[in-house]
Amino acid sequence: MARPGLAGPVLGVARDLLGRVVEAWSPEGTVAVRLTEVEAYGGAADPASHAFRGRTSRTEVMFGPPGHLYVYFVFGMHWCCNVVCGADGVASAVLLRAGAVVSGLDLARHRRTTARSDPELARGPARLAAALGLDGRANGVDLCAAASPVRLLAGTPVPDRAVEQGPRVGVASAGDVPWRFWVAADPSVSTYRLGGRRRVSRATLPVTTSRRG
DNA sequence: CCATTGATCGTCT
DNA sequence: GACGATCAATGGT
Repeated sequence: MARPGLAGPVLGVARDLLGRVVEAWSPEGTVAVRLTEVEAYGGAADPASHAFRGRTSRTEVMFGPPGHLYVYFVFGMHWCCNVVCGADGVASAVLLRAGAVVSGLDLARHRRTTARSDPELARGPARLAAALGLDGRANGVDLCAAASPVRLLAGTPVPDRAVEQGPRVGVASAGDVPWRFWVAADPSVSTYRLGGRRRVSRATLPVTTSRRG
């Protein structure tokens, strides 16, 4: 089966995931999210990647074929989702950081009762996973199979002029690498906590700077 | 608006 | 035994 745009280098895959739609089915209903913020991990030698220290049971999916979902557990309470990309045997993935709910709004609101506005429903990787109803059970799911409970749809491409790029959020190492991509001025993008625990100097902030137009 | 902190557990050392 | 690819609540400016 074809895996459009998922087998190449991780940076290109990440950028092109913006505007695409992740649709998750469950007995409760279906929620779909249009991706507005992503981060690339892995590739050549990325110390921030879970796969950096080699193959373990957790990172097994990252080493597998592209187009599958890598779901991991963080901070004792949250789940986060990645799209595995690159060739089989190359461990790279794109973290899904934020999106706009485009279908199943009522169900997403039900799952995210603390959200004060709709753009907040999937603003942040753990929130996005929660809005879609995804947890460890979705780890390894094939996103390109018609019968999968989680699928990656074509969506609408985002033109270059609307894409901004900057450092990844919350990574302890390689925090200066601009491998985070987001849709400019989109309210669902998690603009807070830029740089995470470590302070990031202003010089390394967005490569394209047009936050306020 | 911004900064700080507690919650809570799988994974790896 | 330490540490997170985080979130939400709290309190300050």
